[in-house]
Amino acid sequence: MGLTRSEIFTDEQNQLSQLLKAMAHPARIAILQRILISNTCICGDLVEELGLAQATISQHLKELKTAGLIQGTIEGVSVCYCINPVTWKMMEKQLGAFLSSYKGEVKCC
Amino acid sequence: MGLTRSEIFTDEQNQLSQLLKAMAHPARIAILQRILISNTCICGDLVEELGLAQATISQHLKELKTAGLIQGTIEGVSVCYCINPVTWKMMEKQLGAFLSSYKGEVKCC
DNA sequence: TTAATACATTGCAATAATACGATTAATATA
DNA sequence: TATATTAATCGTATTATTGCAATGTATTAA
Repeated sequence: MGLTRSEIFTDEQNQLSQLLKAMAHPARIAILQRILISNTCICGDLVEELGLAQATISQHLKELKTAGLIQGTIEGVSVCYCINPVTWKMMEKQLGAFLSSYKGEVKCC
Repeated sequence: MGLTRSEIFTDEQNQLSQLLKAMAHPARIAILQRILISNTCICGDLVEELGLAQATISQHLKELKTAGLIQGTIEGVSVCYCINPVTWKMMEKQLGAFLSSYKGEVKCC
């Protein structure tokens, strides 16, 4: 109780839900948007820009990284983050298929 | 502390994160998939099919309904659920724009 | 070497989410 | 009316998430 019963779902369902969960926070969406706009990378500008404590930003970055959505490399003193192309494209494909499987309203409910 | 600081994010970021959160659970993905496949509606078959308790399924349905992803109408003794076309299409558009804003790897990290 | 900078980690407190048994509410049928 | 059926709700235990101050770690600059 209180623990998601992953074992009764398919790998695909578990995987997709984890990717969604990684994105399901306004701060993490903001971080991703910032990375997407800058195209190249970013660092700790997020702390100033988002208005959250440094520890909190670092935690969100870690979650995005753990989910495989972003990757980061040390760049001197700072750390550079950017989108992980592989995971991103996979998610784009998987989510696209899921969302587009809805074929309009067929007179229901 | 322990409470998401929604006030520092944009309405769009908050809205998108809430839709994602509503989908970010394998059971709710399974429920949505089931509705998408059946196209028409469903009822409490989910309890048998998913292997979760009736109370749990009902709770997940409520979350999906609160998020606006599905809608339900009473059909005699049972309740019929189906996709909410308006929210679904809005999310499809908003998420699509978000995901496709990534323009391939530009030599980074 | 020392100090400063940039992040990551840890530890803690508050809140949210997950799951389910038990109960309730509403409708349909005998 | 009495009973079965279906689903929502309540109560509760357990686990996860969010946020931040404090601390740790590694790299750069003086």
